[in-house]
Amino acid sequence: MLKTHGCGDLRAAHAGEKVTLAGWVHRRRDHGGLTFIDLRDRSGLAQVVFNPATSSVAHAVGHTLRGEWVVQVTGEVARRPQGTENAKMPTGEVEIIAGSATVLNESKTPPFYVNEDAPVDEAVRLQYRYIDLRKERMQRNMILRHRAVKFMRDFLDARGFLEIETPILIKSTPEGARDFLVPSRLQPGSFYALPQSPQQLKQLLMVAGYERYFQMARCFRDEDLRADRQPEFTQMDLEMSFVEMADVMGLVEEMHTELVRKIVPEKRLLATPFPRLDYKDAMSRYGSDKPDLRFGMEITDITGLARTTQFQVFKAAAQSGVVKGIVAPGCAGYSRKQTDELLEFVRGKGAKGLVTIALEKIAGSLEALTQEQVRSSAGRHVTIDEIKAMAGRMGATPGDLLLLVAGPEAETNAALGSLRQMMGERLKLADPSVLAFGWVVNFPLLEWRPEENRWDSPHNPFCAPIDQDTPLLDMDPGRAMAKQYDLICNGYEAGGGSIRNHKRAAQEKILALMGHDAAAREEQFGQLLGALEYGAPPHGGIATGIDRLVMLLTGEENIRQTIAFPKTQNGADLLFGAPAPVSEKQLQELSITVKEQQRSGERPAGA
RNA sequence: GCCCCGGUGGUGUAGAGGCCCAACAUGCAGCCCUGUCAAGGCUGAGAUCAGGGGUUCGAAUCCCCUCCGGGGCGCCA
Repeated sequence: MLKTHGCGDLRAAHAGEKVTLAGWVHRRRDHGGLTFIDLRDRSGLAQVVFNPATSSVAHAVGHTLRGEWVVQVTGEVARRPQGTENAKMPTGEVEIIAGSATVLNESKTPPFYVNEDAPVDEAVRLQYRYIDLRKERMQRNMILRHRAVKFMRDFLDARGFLEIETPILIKSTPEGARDFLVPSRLQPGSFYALPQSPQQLKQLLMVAGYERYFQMARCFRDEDLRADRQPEFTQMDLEMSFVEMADVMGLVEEMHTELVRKIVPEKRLLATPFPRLDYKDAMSRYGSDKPDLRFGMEITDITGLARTTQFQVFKAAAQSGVVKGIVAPGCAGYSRKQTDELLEFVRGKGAKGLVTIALEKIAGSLEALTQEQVRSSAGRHVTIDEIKAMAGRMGATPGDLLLLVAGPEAETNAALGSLRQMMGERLKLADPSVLAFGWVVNFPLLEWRPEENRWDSPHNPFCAPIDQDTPLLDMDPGRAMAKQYDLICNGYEAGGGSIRNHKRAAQEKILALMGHDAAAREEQFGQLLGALEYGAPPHGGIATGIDRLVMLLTGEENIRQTIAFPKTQNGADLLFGAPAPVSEKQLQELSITVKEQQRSGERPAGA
């Protein structure tokens, strides 16, 4: 080893020891005579002192050092002179008196600062990811990610789970996301697909009798990216035999509770056991199937009150849809510009419009408000008494701003849900130090797709209906509830799972409702259906998103901050330059011809 | 496919039709400096203002197109 200690590990107790450190020059403070270097390695920072009186040779080397150069330093650990200790550094009580120093490698001036957490253009960061990853914040995220994953592995291992790998080259399946395809050389014209998740494989492992499986599974979905979505991502995927919903949920809840307490003790869990919401309630009260439970600001239905107003927008919506709203506490003073921004926001989320009613801050209660003390974007079409009734129903007080949306129920819920989340964060109602885990349950097993004239599964087609709803599949499939559970946290879907159909007939019935005829069922799901005929045990499981979980644990706003080598919104890897054209020879071996004008980087003629 | 925001020395910003062959901070280079820790002081180099086209006597600035990065809609069983 070229070093005896980690820079960040040195303490007063090491004083007097001769140590050898190796790392990167984080900062230099060259006084001409005395020269200080903050030396950095993964463990942290240590101050190295080059004193010409101690070693003129080492001092000469120290003088030449520049940022990000790689150096090896040997010297004695010493307590810093009285009054020069640095309380801000973990190693601030000591310093290394350099006896010798060797430059292991020089560095060009880096394209951005490693030693400060300043914003840098994302493209530059990704192009030089190996430098970006040197930053303290990124290293902290990667280390925390490792610890979280390690915790999960140990947790599951202690409970009898086996980590079993499943193939990355599998078969393309219909349904769901777009597959990434890999052409077969040995079978020209045929393709593998990368797994969207190991769903069917883990069910086959249950049929195979492994009883408790898990995997830190790479998953691939060729869909557009978002702040919390990458085309390749990692799931903690598990499956168990002979379990019911409560068994899987209890295990996962215990895992996350202990994980938070051990890995991020500075964070507070909102509630344990995790609160449970019905899907229907989540949608109507929070406008989301993954509500942020850190704050209230619930959505109130005022359709009944809106119906009797003279405001046409409300009257019309009350006929065919709903009128609902949220209360933005203390926001009555919002300017026209600010309310216009909110209008634009909800329009972007699918609402037709937004009615704002500002209740002026007065000494008295709601009842004391006069017509002059309310400002409504609906003008005087809604009377002061009607406004008071609405405000009362919504739990508003003078000084608050009512935000109302009218329209079809689903769109209205969705728009208000997004508005609630945005306002909750803007008004600092969502405490960043809190992790509000919860479960959403009682999902419908199937939902009707009128445009395709068939049923579809909101989650995955392998989910079983709850026992007493099984007969409904023959009578009224839309009313059947699923043995499905989604783990939510702070407005994100942290994971989802279900108890599966373990009998072929039950699974086929659902696939049939979803519009797959016998031939299609065999072609697309034959491997699983066949397995269910050979003693498949009752089983169920869950998968949780590791990238997102780490994002929540670290308080980051996107998952690129939790992935060592992420892709851009265009799906590009700026470091390697992927995707990229390949050689004609490679294409030939794969029996692939690329349409000339569609090669990336080239424009169609005439454009 | 669509909507929104952005692209100016290495990095982060300023700039709003002539004051700009572009300013500030930091970084970089050189010199001075023995207790600093965002060290300090002095000097200096560094930008075809993302690319292309247009409007104008005149464009970093206005318009159009393209590319790139970000946020979102659709999409994501």
